Amino acid sequence: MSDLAKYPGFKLMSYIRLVFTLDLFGDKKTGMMRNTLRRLPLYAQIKSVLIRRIGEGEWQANQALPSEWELAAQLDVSQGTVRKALGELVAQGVLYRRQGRGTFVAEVASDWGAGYLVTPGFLDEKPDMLVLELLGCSRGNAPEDVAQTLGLRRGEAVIRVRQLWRLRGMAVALDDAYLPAESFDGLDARSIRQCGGDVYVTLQRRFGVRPRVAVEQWRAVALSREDAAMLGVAPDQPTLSQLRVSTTMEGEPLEWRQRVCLTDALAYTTGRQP
Amino acid sequence: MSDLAKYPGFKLMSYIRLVFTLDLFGDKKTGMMRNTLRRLPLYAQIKSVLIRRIGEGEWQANQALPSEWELAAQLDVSQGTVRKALGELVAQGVLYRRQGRGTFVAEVASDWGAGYLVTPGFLDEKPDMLVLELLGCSRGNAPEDVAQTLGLRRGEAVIRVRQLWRLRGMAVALDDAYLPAESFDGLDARSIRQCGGDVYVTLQRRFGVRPRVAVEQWRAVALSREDAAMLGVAPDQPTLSQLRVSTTMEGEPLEWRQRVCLTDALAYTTGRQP
DNA sequence: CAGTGGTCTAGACCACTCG
DNA sequence: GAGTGGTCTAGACCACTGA
Repeated sequence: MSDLAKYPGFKLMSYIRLVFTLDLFGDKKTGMMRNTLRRLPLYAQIKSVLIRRIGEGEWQANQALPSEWELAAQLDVSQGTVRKALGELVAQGVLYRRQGRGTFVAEVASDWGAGYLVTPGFLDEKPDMLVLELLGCSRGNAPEDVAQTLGLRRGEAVIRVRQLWRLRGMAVALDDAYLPAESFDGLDARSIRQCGGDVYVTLQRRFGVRPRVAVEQWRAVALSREDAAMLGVAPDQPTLSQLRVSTTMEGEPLEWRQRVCLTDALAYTTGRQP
Repeated sequence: MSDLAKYPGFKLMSYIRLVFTLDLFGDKKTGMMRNTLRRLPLYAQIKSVLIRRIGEGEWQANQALPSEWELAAQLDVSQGTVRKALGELVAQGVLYRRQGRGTFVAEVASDWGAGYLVTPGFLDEKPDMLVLELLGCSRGNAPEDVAQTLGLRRGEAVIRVRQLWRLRGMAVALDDAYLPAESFDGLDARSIRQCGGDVYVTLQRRFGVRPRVAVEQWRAVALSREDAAMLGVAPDQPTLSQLRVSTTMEGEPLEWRQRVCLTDALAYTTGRQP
């Protein structure tokens, strides 16, 4: 127990325990909370600590975390409490577990997000790989609706990213994403390109942030002339339009993203992963 | 303990315990499974029993289940195991819990499913109520793709339900649903109309089945002439098309449903419930 | 105040994986 | 065989609800 300090994250944890558990709020051994002020349950505190340590790069994607018992000893809680925290992180897609092997950090989701493109009406089809192409990354001022959604002042600086998705060589979707410039200073075309053109991967690697899709809106629209030209189709073609807002794991707005997707020969499928 | 038999579902449970736990597979007290044949974990068996008892109408919507300790005594397992089963049923939307009050049966989802219709770009808008109108219910033969998805033989008997959704009086969506006729013998226009025109509510009340959305496919299409006439719009209008397949809680295909939804002034929103 | 769900602990044993 | 996650039990105490 005396070598706790050698573990990264110990300081944070001991701070939390000191302030929120031992001194002010109660005695973890019995679960007592002597104060009427709320504190986060232990397992929720552990979730935060693990998310932070993952963000700091302590464990890379597909690397194993310490075992439940090891973590319990590090954090000075019972194995059952660690288990509950890990279980919620698995449910959130941050971790995955393999019986007999260990608990691993999940790959960060790509910009594509959940869902896949298959032939309409076919539900068990294995989807083809999407290829991502970064069209551009620029700084600008937040449009009205973007600013409101991201909680920015009107016209505040944002980073705008444009991307094109190809399936078997054909352009199938066009993305237009906005992020608050203040929070992501080094986010530019070069850094995104180093991460395969993928913003979410870049956010994870460079800023330790794991985006999380909060809301999606679906509409059928007629393509704008520019978008139609970019996708190489007639401008009157009915097109699937998706608006997505992503947040941090803690729920702060992170990204506003508009996608148009050609669905004359494809269907955007959500739910069961094949 | 001796009055276990007065509880509905006892027979099933004792059968399960007899066959799967005590005699063949091990000793629940220690969690041992002496046989290499798999058995379901206790908490999963309890989930099945509870789903069945809910389906049989033992507890109606918004009624409280017995307490965790009461259920544990009934089923002869520990409170923690009951808790795990209840927790998963909450996650699946079958139950909800209120601290200090109890565990309650959730309302069965309506045919509309998840998601709501709001003004495009507005994410926190309170959605207006949708009004459902049953257009018709008829028997017929399964179209090729429906039969394949529902696991029926080609041309096997199906029940077809047509519904119209209105928002502030305006027709906004049109549904076309197919269910296997063999499984739902009394399902007709009259019985559906008794349940407000809602198929899922009817399935719950009359057949004890709680549908569960398994997959959704999204496309933008041009409306067919008939659908356009039904919705009162021009036939070339871009329209959101949704294909949905629902299953039972156990995963057997239940329903194939095609929906067209007008999204020129509305957006189909999924994710965060307001 | 009694009853309910929510959290936390401790200990046991199982099934699975890998060297 | 050692180490991992998965299941199950038992017991304690908390926060919340409603009579």
